[in-house]
Amino acid sequence: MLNSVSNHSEASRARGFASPLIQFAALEEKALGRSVPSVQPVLPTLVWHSQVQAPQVSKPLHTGAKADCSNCPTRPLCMPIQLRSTDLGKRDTLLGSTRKVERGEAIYRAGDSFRNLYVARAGSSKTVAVHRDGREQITGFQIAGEFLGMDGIGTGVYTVDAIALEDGLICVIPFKELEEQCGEVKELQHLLHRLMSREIVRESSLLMLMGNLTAEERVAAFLTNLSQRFRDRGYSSSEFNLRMTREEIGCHLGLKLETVSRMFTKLQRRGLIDMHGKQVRIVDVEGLGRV
Amino acid sequence: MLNSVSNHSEASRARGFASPLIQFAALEEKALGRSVPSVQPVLPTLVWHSQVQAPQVSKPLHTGAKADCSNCPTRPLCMPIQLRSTDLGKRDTLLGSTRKVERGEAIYRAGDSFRNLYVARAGSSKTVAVHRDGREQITGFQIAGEFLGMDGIGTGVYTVDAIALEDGLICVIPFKELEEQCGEVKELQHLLHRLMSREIVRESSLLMLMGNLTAEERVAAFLTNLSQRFRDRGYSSSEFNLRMTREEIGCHLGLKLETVSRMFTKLQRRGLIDMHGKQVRIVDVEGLGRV
DNA sequence: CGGTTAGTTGAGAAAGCTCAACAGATGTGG
DNA sequence: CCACATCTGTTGAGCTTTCTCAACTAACCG
Repeated sequence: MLNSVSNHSEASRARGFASPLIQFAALEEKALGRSVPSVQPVLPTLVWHSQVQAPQVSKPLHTGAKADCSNCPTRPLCMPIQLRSTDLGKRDTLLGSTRKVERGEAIYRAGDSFRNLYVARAGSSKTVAVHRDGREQITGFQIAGEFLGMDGIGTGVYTVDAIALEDGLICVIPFKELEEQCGEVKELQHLLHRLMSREIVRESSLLMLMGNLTAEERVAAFLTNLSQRFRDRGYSSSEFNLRMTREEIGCHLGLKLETVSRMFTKLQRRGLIDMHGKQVRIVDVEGLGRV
Repeated sequence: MLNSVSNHSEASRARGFASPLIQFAALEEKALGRSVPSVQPVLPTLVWHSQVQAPQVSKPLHTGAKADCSNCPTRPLCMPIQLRSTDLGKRDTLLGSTRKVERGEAIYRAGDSFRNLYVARAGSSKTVAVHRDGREQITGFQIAGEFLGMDGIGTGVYTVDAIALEDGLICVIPFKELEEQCGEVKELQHLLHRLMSREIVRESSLLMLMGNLTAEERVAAFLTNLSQRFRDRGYSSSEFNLRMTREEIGCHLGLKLETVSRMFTKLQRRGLIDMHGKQVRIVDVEGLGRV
C-alpha cells in the first residue's frame, strides 16, 4: 500500500473516524448525485488534507508509472459506485499513469497542448490564469480526487497554469483514451459530463462571490466551504490547516493579502474562528455561515 | 423559411456581407478549433443581434414543434462541419424541438430538474445566479447558437435562472438523447466536451476580469468582446446595439449601474467609443483593447 | 400623452487598496 | 545546530475607487 494511503488511514484513526475508504464511499453517494441535490449553488471545491503530512512516498513511483487505481484513496471519488461493477471498474488500472510533483512545480502550463486530464491523488494544487499584463487570478484550488485540465478540451490548449501547492502525486489520464472509453461505457461518459458541469457551477458560484460579496463575506464563505469539504471527507470540519498563503487566498477571492489578513482578524474578534497562522479552528459554524 | 432567418440574411446583405450561412461556416472553423487556438483566455461569450429586429415569426411555431435544423441559421454553430456528412448531420432534425419565448420569460429556473440543454436560435438570454439573500449575479449572456443549461448536468437540477432578454426562439435538446447519440457519434461527443470546456474557460476569464480589472477595464473588455463576436458573425464590429440594460451589464461585471454609465461616458470622452443609449459605435478598437 | 423605466451626473460616504513598519516562521549554508 | 536571509503574516495611516443617495432627463409603453 502506498504510504500516502497509510497517512490517510492513520490520520483518520487518530481522530476517531472510520476507515477513510468507508468515509469516501459515503461521500461519493453525496457528491456524485445520489441524494437530493442542493439547489443553491455550491461554493468552489476547496479542500486540503488537514492533519495529514505532505505524502512521504516510501516506495517511490517513477514518473510514468502505471497507476494502480485499486489501492488509490481517491478512487471512490474518481469512480462512482455504478462503474465499479463494470469490466472497467474491476481493472486495477483504469487509465493512464501517475506522476510525482514537487511544491511549486507546474502540472501543466497555459499554452501547452492539451493531452491529459489530471487528478490530484495526494497533495493539492492551484490553477492560475495570467492576464497579458501579468496580473494573476487563481481560478481554483484542487485536492486529492479533484480534476484538473478540463480548460484545455475546448481549444486543444490549456488556458491556465496548474501548479502544485505541495509535494504530491497526480494521476495522468490521456483524454483521447478517456473519450474512447466514454463511447463504450455510458456511466463513465455521464461521470465526465457531471464533472465538467460541476466545474461550471463552481465557477458560477465564484462569480457570485466576486460580484456581490464583501471582503468579510468572501473570506467567511471560503472558510465555510473548506470546512464542509473537510467534513465530507471525514476530517474535522472545525479544525484544519490551510495549504496556501494569504496572498493566494486573496488572489483567489479578488482581495489583497492585507485585506484577507484583516478579515481573518475580524472574524476572530467576532468569536467565529480561532486562527494561528495557517491553522484554523472554526468556533461558530452557524455564525460563520451567516456572515 | 422562418422570418428570423430572413432577418439575418437581409441584415447581412444590407451591410454588404456574404450570406450568413457562409459567414457562419467561416466562424465555425474559427470558433470550433481548427485554426491555431489563442493561448490567452478569451472573454466570455457576449453577443447580441445588432441591427436585427426581435424576430417576428410570421408562421408561428408552436411550443414543442419539431425542430427543423436544416434551415436553422445557427446550425453551423451547433453542428461542426465534420458532423454534417454523418447520418446524424444529414437529418433535418437533429434532436429535440423548438420553443418560443417572450422577453422576460424563464427558459428554465434554478431548482427545476434538469432534462434539456437549450440553444438560443433567435434572440438572446441571460443566466442569473441568485444568492440566498436575493443578491443576483448574471453569469453570462447568450445569443443565437449558444448553449444554455450545462449547469444542470452535475446535480440533475439547474443552478441558475435562464431568462430571455427579448422575444425569441430556442431549441430544446433532451440531454438523455444527446448523451445516447454521443455514445454512437464520436464527433458529437467531442463537440459536447468542447462546448462544456469553453464554458469553463469563459467563466475563468470572467473571474480574472472580476478579480483584477478596474471598472473602466471591465467595461472596455465587455465592449471589445462584444465587438469581436459581432465581427465573427459577419456583422459590423464597430456598430451594434446592446440588448441589456446598464444594470444588467453591471450585474454581470460586478459593478453598479451608475459606474457602468460613468465608464461609458469616460470611454466616450477619451474618444474610444460613441454611445447613444444602447447604440454603440467603437471609434478606436485598438485603443479600447489597450484600456 | 402620462406614467414608468432607463440612463446620466453630482456629492459625499465607505470599502478596500497602497505603502510602510515590524514580527514571526521557515529555510539554508556554514 | 546556529545565524542569517527570505518569506509570510499583521497592523496602521492615508488614499483611491467605487458605491450610495439624489436629482434630473430621455426613452419607451400602454
